[in-house]
Amino acid sequence: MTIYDISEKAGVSIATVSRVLNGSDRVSDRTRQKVLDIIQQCGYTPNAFARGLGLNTMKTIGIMCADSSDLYLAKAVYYIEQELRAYGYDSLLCCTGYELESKSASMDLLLTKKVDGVILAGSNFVYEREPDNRYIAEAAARIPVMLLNAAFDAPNVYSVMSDDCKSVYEATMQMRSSGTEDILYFYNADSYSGKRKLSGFLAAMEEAPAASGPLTEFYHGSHEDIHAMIGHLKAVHDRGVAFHGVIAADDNLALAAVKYAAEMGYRIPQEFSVIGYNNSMLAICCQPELTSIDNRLETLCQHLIATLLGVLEGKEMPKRTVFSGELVQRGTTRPELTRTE
Amino acid sequence: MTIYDISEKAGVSIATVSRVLNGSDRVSDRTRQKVLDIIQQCGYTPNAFARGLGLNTMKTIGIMCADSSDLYLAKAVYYIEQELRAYGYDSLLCCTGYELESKSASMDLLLTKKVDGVILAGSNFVYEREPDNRYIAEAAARIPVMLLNAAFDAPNVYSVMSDDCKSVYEATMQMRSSGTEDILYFYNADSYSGKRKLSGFLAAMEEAPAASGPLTEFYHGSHEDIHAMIGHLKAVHDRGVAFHGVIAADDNLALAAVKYAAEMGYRIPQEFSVIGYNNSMLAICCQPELTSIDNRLETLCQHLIATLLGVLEGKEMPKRTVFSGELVQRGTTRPELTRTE
DNA sequence: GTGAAAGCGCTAACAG
DNA sequence: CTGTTAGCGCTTTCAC
Repeated sequence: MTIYDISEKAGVSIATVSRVLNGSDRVSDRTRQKVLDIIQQCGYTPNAFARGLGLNTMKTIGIMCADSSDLYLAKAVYYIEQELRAYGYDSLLCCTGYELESKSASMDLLLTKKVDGVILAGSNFVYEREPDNRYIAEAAARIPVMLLNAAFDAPNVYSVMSDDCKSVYEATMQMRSSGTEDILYFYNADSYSGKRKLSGFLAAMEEAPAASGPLTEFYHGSHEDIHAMIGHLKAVHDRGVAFHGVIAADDNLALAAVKYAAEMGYRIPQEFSVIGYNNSMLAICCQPELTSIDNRLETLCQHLIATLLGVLEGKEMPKRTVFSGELVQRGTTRPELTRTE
Repeated sequence: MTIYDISEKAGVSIATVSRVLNGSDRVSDRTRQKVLDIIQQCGYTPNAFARGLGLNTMKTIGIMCADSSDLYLAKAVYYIEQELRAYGYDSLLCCTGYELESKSASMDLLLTKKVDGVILAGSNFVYEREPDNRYIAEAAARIPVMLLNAAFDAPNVYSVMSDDCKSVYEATMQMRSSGTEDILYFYNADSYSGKRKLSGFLAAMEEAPAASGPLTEFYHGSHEDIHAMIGHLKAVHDRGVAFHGVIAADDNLALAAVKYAAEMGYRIPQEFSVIGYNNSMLAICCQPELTSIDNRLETLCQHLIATLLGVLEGKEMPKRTVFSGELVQRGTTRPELTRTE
């Protein structure tokens, strides 16, 4: 069933059918209705490939993420997909893994498929070494590239993110002012946002610095291996490092810290405090429930799509947008001490 | 940059360029190399839309799932995407929500986009009332439809699933033989697989039935609202129903049961047992760690894709494949009592 | 308001 | 081995 069949049955030319299909107003109501009826009764749908070939777009956006089964990225993908669909765009999902090589290859694939734009969900796509980001700049030479929770300055690249640095800074300050000074920063990524979070922690620890320097630990195992994370913290403890608070770069790490504290016999939050990041479902699954930083993922995603659509329409859009996070207080932190001087 | 430009620069016809592009062996090595060089140096990529129009396929599979941010579905989507990509297929993701209306609409959308096949991830796509499944049968009239964890018998519809009934039956039997008889089955979906799980529970409770009938509770709130689930269990308790074991239809519900038990002051597993379903990350996040049924999602997904690819190649494939689940023992259940008669 | 016709870029049958 | 050519189904000028 093609546009020709319809035009024939309706006794009009294919141009007219095309016009009603595309809602042109240069068609008489009578003709339009006739064509519409035929289309309806034949159950005809235009061939998307032919349309794509002519218009040079199939209204499809590529979504790249390292691992869509990651709790946080899964949420991001979901919000992005929903938002895109609301505006008539489809989502081509591409789970790239964490290696540069495969990210670059995935990008090429998406370009080959002629998506209208590409979204890199997660800060792991931006590297420290400039040449490692070339795949982004090159893609941006052809289609707009949107970065979620990362920043990279290049033409046609747009970044939307949460102010991770400030969020962690504030979280750290609050933990300190609740009486915990020996805080361990526990993280697992030195990505763009990973670095920002760390710097927030360090900045907070430098205000009236304690005798010993700030404590930081990098965990480099699987994102889901809670046992390995607990083991890591135990090893730190066994090394003789004392800490009674953990600020974690994500809720998984934080949950591991809570389990670690429980195993060590600390009472939470009286003797041990924990703050996570992402305010994911894990925060509520945790026992006691986790205090966590909410980075307003849904808002970020909505804004990201709005920006992308603007760019696609040829509008001038902000290259970088930053939202503030919010500390959601739950059971793993104490209230701040009110100072009496 | 088109195939014409390349053919011109290489001094050959477009047919020849097309041949080297598609790896035909009816090209002399010299010509092939020359063309390849030009292609390389021009950075030419074939236009996927034109290709799609000619071949009537863009090697794309639609993945429908109610909510890709759901822990379990996210994993499924991930495995499916990885597997598809390995075979050169792209994934068009479509989060449909849980209403029939929108599922049907999403299906139409994917058909319009001319995907080569569609995968329905999750048992919620198959309804009890036959007419509600018409959207599946109609889609299957045009492209193969794959069901993950559901079954529906119609031409060109293929089902791959876990034997939920047996898994729950065995889990229930094991909990009973560990000494807990007042078991509550806690579930939140009366989908195909939901029903199968329930029937497994009921079957197990009918073997040497207890005085009071089997306990079942349907929770109809959000998948992520642990508090509401706990509240539900408390309400059951307050109603005067006594239960010291919970078998849950997913790990979220099970985790809520563990929290409920903790709040009620039961010692786990001595006085209260819990078994979850999916063996998701939550099982390890839980305190104590959750005994859970693993339904081998990765295996299911691999098999699903293998079947789909077979169908696309025109091979005869099994309409229904069933795998066995496995009970993963952790901290919320006691070992079975060894019987001494 | 409507129709004719020229692409869009590629594949594949056919001819040489 | 290589070239010619006819589609694939739709959009969009340009006439009328």
